[in-house]
Amino acid sequence: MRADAVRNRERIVSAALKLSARHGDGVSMEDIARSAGLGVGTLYRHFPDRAALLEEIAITGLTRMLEVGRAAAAEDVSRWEVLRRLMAECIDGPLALVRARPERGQSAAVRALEKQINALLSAVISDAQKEGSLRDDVPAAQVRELLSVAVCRPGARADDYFMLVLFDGLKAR
Amino acid sequence: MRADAVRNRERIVSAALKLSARHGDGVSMEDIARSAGLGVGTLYRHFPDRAALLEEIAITGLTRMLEVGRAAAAEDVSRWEVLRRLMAECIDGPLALVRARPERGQSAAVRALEKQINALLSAVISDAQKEGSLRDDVPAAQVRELLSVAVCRPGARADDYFMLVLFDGLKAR
Amino acid sequence: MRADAVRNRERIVSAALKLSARHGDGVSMEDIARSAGLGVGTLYRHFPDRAALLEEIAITGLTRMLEVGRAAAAEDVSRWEVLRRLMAECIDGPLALVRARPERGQSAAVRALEKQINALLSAVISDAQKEGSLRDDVPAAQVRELLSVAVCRPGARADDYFMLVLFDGLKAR
Amino acid sequence: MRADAVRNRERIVSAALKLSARHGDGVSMEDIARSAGLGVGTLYRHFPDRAALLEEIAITGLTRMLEVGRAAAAEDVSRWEVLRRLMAECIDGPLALVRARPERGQSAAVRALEKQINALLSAVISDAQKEGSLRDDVPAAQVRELLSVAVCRPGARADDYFMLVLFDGLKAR
DNA sequence: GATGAATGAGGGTTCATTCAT
DNA sequence: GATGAATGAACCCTCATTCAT
Repeated sequence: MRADAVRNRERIVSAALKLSARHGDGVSMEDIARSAGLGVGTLYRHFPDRAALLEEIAITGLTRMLEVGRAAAAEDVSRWEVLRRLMAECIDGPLALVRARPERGQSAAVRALEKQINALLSAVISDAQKEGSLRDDVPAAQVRELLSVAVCRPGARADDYFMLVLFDGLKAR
Repeated sequence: MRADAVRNRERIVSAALKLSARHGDGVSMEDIARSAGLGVGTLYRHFPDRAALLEEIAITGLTRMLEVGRAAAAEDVSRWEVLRRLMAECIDGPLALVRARPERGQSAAVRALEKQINALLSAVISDAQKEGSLRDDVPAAQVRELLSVAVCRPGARADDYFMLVLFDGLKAR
Repeated sequence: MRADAVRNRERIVSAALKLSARHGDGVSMEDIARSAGLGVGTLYRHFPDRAALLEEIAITGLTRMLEVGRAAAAEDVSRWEVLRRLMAECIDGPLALVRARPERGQSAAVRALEKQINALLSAVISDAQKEGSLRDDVPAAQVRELLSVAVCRPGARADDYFMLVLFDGLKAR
Repeated sequence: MRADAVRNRERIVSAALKLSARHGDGVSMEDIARSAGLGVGTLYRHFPDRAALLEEIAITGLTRMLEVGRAAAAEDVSRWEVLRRLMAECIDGPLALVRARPERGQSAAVRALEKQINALLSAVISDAQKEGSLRDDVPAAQVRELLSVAVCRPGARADDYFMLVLFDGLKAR
């Protein structure tokens, strides 16, 4: 792949991220192209259609999340600590990209990534319950959903009051 | 206003609520009109444009919320209890209507309602902190935001695990 | 249906006929609309998409052809004469509309009409062969194809030299 | 011209012929280039634009037709026979290439070739009428047009029923 | 000279809004 | 006042053509 093509692809993804973060998923291809300093045709050379571009954004963010999550899970600390770091790093990192994206009817690739992320999270959660740090009167799946909300709310930051209150509420008594 | 005009207006709002709840904000004016059993022209006689109709929905929901909130606040129970009831009743009641609606660039009317709701909530929150039931290391404004997230997440229910954990996290130690 | 809507529908069909006759099937919806003195939206109110409009043209022409054909076949003259009249009337009449239209992938309605026309023609042809006026060393299906070419060539007229030579070639010896 | 340039040019023409025969005139430049195993850029080095490439195809076919026609006309047989051979060889040969190609707005080169072909044909036709084999109640120009239709219809073959009937119709009484 | 990435006008289609009936 | 037909700007996408690599 040619150097300029690579650069343009990155510009497109980055413009799409910025605009869809700012104005929602309804951004027009025209606008994305203009914001990337390119013609529409170039967008379509890199992504067969609108859905493919949106998917790319999701995949980029989710892949990065999975890496961050696995790195956190591999550390030699309590599972409670893993959960905190994982949330913190995702919020400030890759999730900034995909936050609040509607998850409907997405591709197999995206669904597969989400499955892996869910599996990882479920493991950490139930281990944390076993070690006695995380309250166990809330099913693991519910904890996952709840963290997902925490992490996806607009303007989320790892050290804001929401996270403070939530983690206090999650501590085992 | 003639009786049939009133009835038509209600039909429109109710159709708009139903459709936008089911299919998101992207519903077409045509569809709303058809679902209300009217022509588009009639719809436009009642609402000058799409934004006005969407605003009406928001106003309907928010007004109802304010009423519910004031009723709860007037009861003779602890402020902690007021907070719980208020959340519960809003979630299962009027908020079902406006949940997750994009809040951008809204009208003065909507902003005024939100201001009143915020004022009410702020009062209840700081009273609850004074009575010693609500933790006071979180600023009232932050508690408000946090409750707002709790209440607006898709699929929220008053008695789900999210609310359980959140209120546990909010209790004063 | 409102009077003006009917008039506009006719304008559209007539503009589409004129333009697609002149410039081939590639005419743009925009051009058709402009030529009809209407906006594109109006086209789409009357015909769900391009294919539907093109189909309408075909159906209009073919239906008319079938009527003409049946009228000719019902007359009390030799089958040879029927064949001549049928060709003549179609060429100067409805076929002027659909001439040279590509017949690929068309709708069930169009295919049904074509089937009926073919059936009618096949009957007349084989009867003409039985009565001894039409040469019978050419299979009926071939005669049909050959008449179809004769009739669809651009600029065809019922009394031109092509028809003269062709019918002389078709006479039984 | 370098050897590889010649080879590339031929590849392009041949790919264009194959694709436009198979999928009609709507083939994209990209597809032609790919089918020729070249980049679009190379295609545009050889032909300034789409029209030039299409013209090349026409010229290739018409030139070949003229050669075939002249060869037939030079043979020492009756002019009737010449006419038959000429048609037969063109149909099964070069005309397969240009059949049904839209003849509008074509270049001087193409028009010149068509003129020469017409002249040749006119001569053969009027000679055949003089020798008494071809009916002479049809003007030469009309015979030419009629043969042109015969020869250009889609799916034409030199020995099909259409040709049989047509030549029977053209015989002098 | 070859390549294929970039361009942007143009085509089909939708839908908020206006206006004749 | 109600209706729904008409409008046209805006959207997604394609493809002939140009130009940097």
